[in-house]
Amino acid sequence: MIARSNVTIADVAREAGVSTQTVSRVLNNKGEISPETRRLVSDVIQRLGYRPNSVARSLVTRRTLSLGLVVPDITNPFFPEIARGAEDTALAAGYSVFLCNTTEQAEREVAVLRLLEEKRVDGVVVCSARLPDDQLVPLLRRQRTVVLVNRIVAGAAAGVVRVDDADGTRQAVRHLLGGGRRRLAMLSGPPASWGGRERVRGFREALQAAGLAVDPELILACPPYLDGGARAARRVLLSRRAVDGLVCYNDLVAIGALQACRELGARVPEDVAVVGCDDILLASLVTPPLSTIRVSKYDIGASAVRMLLDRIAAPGPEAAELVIRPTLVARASTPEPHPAAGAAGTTRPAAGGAAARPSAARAGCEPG
Amino acid sequence: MIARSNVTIADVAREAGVSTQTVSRVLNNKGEISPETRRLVSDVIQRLGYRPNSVARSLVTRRTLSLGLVVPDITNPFFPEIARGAEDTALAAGYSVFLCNTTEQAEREVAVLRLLEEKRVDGVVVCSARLPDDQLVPLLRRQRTVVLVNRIVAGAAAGVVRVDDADGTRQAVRHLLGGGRRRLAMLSGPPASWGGRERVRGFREALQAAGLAVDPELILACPPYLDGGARAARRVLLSRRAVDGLVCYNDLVAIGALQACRELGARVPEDVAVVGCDDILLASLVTPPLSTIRVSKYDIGASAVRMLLDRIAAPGPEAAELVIRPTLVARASTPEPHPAAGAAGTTRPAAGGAAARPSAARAGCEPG
DNA sequence: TTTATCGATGTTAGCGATAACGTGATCCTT
DNA sequence: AAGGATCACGTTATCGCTAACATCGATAAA
Repeated sequence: MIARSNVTIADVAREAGVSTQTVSRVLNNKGEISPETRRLVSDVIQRLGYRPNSVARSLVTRRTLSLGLVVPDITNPFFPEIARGAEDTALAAGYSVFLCNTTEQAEREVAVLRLLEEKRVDGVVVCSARLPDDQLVPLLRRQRTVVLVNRIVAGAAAGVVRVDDADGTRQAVRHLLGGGRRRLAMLSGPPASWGGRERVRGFREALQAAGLAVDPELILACPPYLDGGARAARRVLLSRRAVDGLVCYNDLVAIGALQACRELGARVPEDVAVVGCDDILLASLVTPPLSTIRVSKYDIGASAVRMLLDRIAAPGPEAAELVIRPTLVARASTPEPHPAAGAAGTTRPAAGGAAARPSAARAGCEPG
Repeated sequence: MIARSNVTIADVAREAGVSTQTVSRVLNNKGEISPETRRLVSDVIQRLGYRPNSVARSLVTRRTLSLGLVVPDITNPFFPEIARGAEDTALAAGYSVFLCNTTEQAEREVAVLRLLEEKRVDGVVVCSARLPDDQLVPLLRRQRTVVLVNRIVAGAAAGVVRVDDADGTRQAVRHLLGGGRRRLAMLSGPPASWGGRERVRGFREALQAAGLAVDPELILACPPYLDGGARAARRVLLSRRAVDGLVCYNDLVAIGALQACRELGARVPEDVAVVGCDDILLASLVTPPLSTIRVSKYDIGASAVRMLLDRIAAPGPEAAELVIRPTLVARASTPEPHPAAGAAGTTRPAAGGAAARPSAARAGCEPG
């Protein structure tokens, strides 16, 4: 017969005939305790079904062993793996993670950061913050520790884990140019996205490096979902401008674009080549399989939390930046590059790449 | 210049020249306060940048305004929408949500439930618990409030939100039989999954109702991922038994099966029809688009939290069960049913069904 | 023996909030 | 005008735990 949960440390102490302090010491393996006492106390704890109240503990230790993870939208396939990497790493260190969706709304981004502050979490990982700097920085300053994912702000004293999106997009553009494409458009995602702006920068730079003009009308913002991509792609395809390649903010947008192409009778990749970004599971499974910029999302989450824990442990250096370099994965939605134009670093996997994590759903073989 | 966060209610009280109790009353809009005092205190709070410490508050109120959400694996596309529905509902009521992945490991399921207990969350939503009853029940009894998703246990005093999986599978089987199939196999997912067992039950019942024999060799357990589905499907297809229809534990398994079929040269749906379950985004986008049993995952999460909050507010009735009835969505992976055999309730959408939620990534039009 | 050392425990004082009750004013009642 | 509401606060006592210091017997060093 297991007792209910209202047991306190005082009950245990009374029952064991020792002070609460002694019980506390057994609990936390702190200080010197005689083996007999330890066993005695442990037995009583077991018998009463005592579980320490971490609320009370947090009040005095000033540490909650909780973290916040702020994402725009967990239903966006980019984020679940990040969350998983974050939670695995946190749990291994004894931390729990609050998951907060901002749903791409500034107001809710503010709300959850405030909530996490009141909850006194030991640190926060903020992914793809959409708030402008002047609103974001004050909120971040109030947090105990912060790691930003795919966002840089000045003066926030935050760690940063970011994907080199500009580089990724440059790779994509070079790949398309290498395949003979000359009229590229970009579906650039939410204007408030820092990563989106980086990708636009990479897009521009790569075009200019190749001596090509950048047509601002061919850079279209869109919501980071299927619909957004489909809509934006339709606009591009229906405009007078002939376009033979689409570089997309993420894979969802790219797959939306794929749908728009099919709708409008544009063959992929013959008429229009399409490149996505992130390499979500979906990318390898659609028809045609989507070329994309791959990055290990699990690692992003895991590294971010690891950095956060480091900063919690040693609030020393203000700066810390981890840059993750993405790689292009060429699939059927883009043409083979001309043998001459060597697209360095490009992989064309026989079967989906090996996942970093054991139980991960593998991309598997690509249905063609 | 905004102050740092170490401001306590006592600081505010001192600065405003009132008691901490008065400040507390302003904070919580409780009791009678004169307008002047309220404004005075509010100003000081503003000026000092005071945020109440919810750890201290929780200690005395015995409520943390936190919930736990336990899922097998957030990277499984079935769960992000549930999490989103749960978080939206929780946040609207002022609650935060701890996300916990059990990674299909009993040991970790135990660990996170213990952690949540120590954190003194006000309630827990447990999705697809894999622990056997005798281990699960004691852990649940220790939680303040529990809602189980897709799992039933005796004597746990928990609310239940569940999908009528048996019915869903019956629909799937009837649909396949209506399409003229006679040799059906089932890839039934993890043996520890309650939903999986329900689906097997539905499978058996529907076959028996049609006067067909159930071949136990054609019911294969498998991990709930692409790989698992592919592997199990290969086993079935390579066995001597001729099979013309596959009913799958979930869409990932079904898509894995699709890959196996392609590999082995079995045409879908001509040679083998395939039905998935859950209607994840992926399902409508693969080739051929996957017929599946649809259920609103967002609603599952939202309802579960709503039920949890109800039970927290009124710990009255021991029992509460919400059954969500799924519907078959027929796509190209299954043959049209014969006009005679009316498969009631079946939808064959022109374009993906309307999502319940505004910003949701729509299934969109089916390429094919 | 005396004293210092140390190991094993107990005592006291909060952590930052709210619950519950107490206390003067003020304002009606009758 | 005395008694009783009502209002607008203030006081006190926890909530369950741990930090920091105090204690106390036993062993080792002088």
